[in-house]
Amino acid sequence: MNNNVNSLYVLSAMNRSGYRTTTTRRKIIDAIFSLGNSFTVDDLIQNLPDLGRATIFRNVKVLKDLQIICQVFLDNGQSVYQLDFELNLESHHHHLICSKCKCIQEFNSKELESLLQSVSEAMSFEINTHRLELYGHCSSCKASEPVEVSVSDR
Amino acid sequence: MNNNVNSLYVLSAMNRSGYRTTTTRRKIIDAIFSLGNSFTVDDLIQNLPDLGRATIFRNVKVLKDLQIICQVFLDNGQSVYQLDFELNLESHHHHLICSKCKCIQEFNSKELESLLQSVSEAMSFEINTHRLELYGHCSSCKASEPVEVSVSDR
DNA sequence: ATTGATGCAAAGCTTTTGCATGTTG
DNA sequence: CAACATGCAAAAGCTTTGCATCAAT
Repeated sequence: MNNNVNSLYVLSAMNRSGYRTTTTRRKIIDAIFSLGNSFTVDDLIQNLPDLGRATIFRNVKVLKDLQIICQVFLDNGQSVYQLDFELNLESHHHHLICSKCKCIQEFNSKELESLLQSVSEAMSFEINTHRLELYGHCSSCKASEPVEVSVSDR
Repeated sequence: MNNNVNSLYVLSAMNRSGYRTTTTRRKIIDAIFSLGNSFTVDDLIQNLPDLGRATIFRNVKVLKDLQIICQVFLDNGQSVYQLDFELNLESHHHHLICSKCKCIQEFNSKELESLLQSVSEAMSFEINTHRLELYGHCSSCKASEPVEVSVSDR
């Protein structure tokens, strides 16, 4: 893996935006890369026990502001973050979120965008942004699907 | 307005699911109708100062479980609730959320659903559910739009 | 009467803030 | 050395829980 290179890239991007390059930031960014596809702030806190929580929160906020990571909301409202510059440096996109392994795939679709545009025009609504999240099972989890068991709660 | 009738309808739906009909519930449901299009738990707390917060949280949860209200996530991750049975007793739908007046319109589209289906098939992803939220300005807020001012923060 | 519902206060979580100290440029 | 970053602890929100009391069936 060339996560080292990636970390350096992120650090320099932050630097260009006026943020200093610190060991702590390096550790946080390394951790984000090592966590792979998606992560929560708590993942970072767990993986970086020697850093203060406040620092982690502050840096996650910076990374989000710089659009280096993006925030994705899970089905239950919980939010996870994801590196936003691997697949798309500039482009708008959506997420396919696996409810089982929590992996996140991205996609975008011109068709979709124009469809949304026409829907909103029909309702004379002016879209600024939108968020679309698909929840389900990714290909590998789908393959290892056990027999369905239904549990009623309450 | 026939919100009275609506409240009674909700109460009886709850009753059918085994929840007792209480004055407190009646007050909460009335408040939801009077708040109109969408509301937060805090709106309810503000509007019902004589009820305990815990009770309000518990009942919102019940209403959500019974799918009488649905939870919508705003741009910033904050969640608001909305009556889910006015426009659609059964049908899946999406939201157009006005960032200015916070009103929420609903829509659905067969085209959209089939488009999503084909996207996910292309990525061999199995969709269970999805959430789509459009943020922008509704027709009335769009009309009263002031001249644009850009403010940089940070 | 029995079981569910409520209110209060306390506890839990997650995130933010103030401030003294350490580091970077 | 000036400005920024960090760590700690405290504070701030928001939501849940335990428990005694109250109300509905």
